[in-house]
Amino acid sequence: MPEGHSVHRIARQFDRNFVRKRVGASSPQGRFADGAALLDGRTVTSVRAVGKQMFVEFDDDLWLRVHLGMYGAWDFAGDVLVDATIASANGRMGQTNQRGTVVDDRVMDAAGENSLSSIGAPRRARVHVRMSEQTTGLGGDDDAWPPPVVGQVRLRLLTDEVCADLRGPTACQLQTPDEVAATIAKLGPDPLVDDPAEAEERFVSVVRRKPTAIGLLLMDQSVVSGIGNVYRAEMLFRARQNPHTPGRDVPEDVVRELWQDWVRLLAIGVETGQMMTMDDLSPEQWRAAMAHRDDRHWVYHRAGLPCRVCGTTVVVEEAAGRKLYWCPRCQA
DNA sequence: TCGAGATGATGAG
DNA sequence: TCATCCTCTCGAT
Repeated sequence: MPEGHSVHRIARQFDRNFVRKRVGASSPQGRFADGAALLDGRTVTSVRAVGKQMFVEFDDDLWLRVHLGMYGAWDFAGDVLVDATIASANGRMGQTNQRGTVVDDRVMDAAGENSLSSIGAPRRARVHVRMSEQTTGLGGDDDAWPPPVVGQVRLRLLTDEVCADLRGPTACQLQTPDEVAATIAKLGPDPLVDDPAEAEERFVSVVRRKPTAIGLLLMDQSVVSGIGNVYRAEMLFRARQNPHTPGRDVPEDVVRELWQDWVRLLAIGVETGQMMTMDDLSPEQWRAAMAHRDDRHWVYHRAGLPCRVCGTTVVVEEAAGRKLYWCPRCQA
């Protein structure tokens, strides 16, 4: 279920915890046994995220491509080095290189009871694993290392300190550098990867050529990378744009506005780990939004509820097999 | 205990 | 357009 922001955050986690480390690789579930055997004992040399895909480079030009799809998630456990921006976004930890934990994409109190860190599809922390002495003082004989395997783990990557478990990905495969390049070449621009000005022009020119509805184009990863169903609905509402308008009929300034909004929302998403799409929330509203997933959005997941702006009932319809939420009045 | 549903993508027809 | 794959959570029973 993760959209682009999650994948960039996962890449950061990998960058901090796995790059330049020799890893043990296994496939407890068995479905990636051959691939894991090839990765086992190699050193991670780099990580990059493009849209919803993540590429991990190992020595000898071997790459791992992972796409989480709707259900996939990475669970980090152990003595996890947390990105400073991830930590400070939550306000509980502020130093760089701090070790702590992330649960359901939120930084938990370092002395929290669970040290499972999950980014991707929402997950509840399920197991207790080793925690570092400096964060808990609880390190003892009870802490199993490596952590026990729970559920269907496609791929486990393990260093002396950190364990990353991959579950339910749509894609998990090894690639050559040429294959990685070919995969990336098929993807539309990603604001965090491509040159900003060029990326905007590329997006605008593609959208304004297409007869396809703008609501579908935003979900097309060859048009723009990283947008999923939540951001799609929210961006169209923020632009007061009817999702059914063909791309070529959407005024150029609106198309540019959509791109610039995506740049903003992606940056917020990567920093906070939340798909926060409502501007100017009061501290009280912010807390409510954090507590209740459905309070975070203008229209997403609000079918049958009154539009926050005009009071008209928000509608939901199927568009290319996905649910599309929008306000028929604001987005007329 | 069961089944629906979920922030995706792909391949066949 | 439809079926299929992937895994887990939550609400209904």
